[in-house]
Amino acid sequence: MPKSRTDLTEAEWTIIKAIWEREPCTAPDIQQRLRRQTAWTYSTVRTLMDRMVVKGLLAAEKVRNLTIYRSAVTREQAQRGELYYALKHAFNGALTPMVQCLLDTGNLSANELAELEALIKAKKKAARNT
Amino acid sequence: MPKSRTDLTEAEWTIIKAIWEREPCTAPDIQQRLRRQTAWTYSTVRTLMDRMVVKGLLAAEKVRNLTIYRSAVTREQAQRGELYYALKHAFNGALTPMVQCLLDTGNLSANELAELEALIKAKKKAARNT
DNA sequence: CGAGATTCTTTACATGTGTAAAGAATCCTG
DNA sequence: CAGGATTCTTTACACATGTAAAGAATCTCG
Repeated sequence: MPKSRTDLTEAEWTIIKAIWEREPCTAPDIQQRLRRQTAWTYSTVRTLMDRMVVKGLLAAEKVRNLTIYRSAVTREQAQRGELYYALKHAFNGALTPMVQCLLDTGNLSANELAELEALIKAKKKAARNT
Repeated sequence: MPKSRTDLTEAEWTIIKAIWEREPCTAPDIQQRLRRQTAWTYSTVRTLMDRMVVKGLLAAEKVRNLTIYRSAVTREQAQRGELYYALKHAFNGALTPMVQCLLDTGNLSANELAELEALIKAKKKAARNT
């Protein structure tokens, strides 16, 4: 069960994705890794990360003069949060229209469609055994 | 094809949904309609709406001392925007995992599942005739 | 026409978000 | 130990967002 309203800004997504890739880590560390993508300075990255700690998105721990960070929400939680947001606001909580929009939007390959079909089949089976 | 990055904040969603329900309309009008939901004052509603005009989310037209508003993006465009945001940030653009998360998240009824299946079937057929 | 009602305009302020400079602290290595 | 390298802390600033008060303009009805 998801617990909390996990809502990330664009910058926060960038940061936390880098962290998920390899954690724990430090701020200079993340700054390095994002250098290409974002050109953010250390200060920027650090500020973002500290704010994310306050929000409970990251956890920080101090070791000597190093601050070690790790994620405090899983990718799944964050994804769910984003999805809920869209679901709630854009679709008034209605799942089917949301999936419909998704289907209309993306250019799905036959493969992907098959995959989705399989997902639904699986879900149906799971539901039956409840 | 969708045109622009249409991204609405929470307050903006509230406003535009009210507008879609009945437009064109005025700011006092919307304020009235939202009174129950939000308790926003006229000033608040008006400010929000004017900012939305600047962003191109609404269109305003002046008639005497009345300002008439109407939506400048369709519900579909806005929905797509929201979905893209989630898709891009939370799922790195990968549709299938997104749908998967959706399925895991919502408590879909058998009916809804069937509906989704039908959607996909339709989509497959459409794809075939392309 | 005049006065209450309606609507608009201007201005404001707190908090959030993106971005970062400057200087302080600490570390490591010769 | 000293000095360059690394990391941290403090402070800042512009723009976005949520929220609204106060006063000006306009309208409408008796």
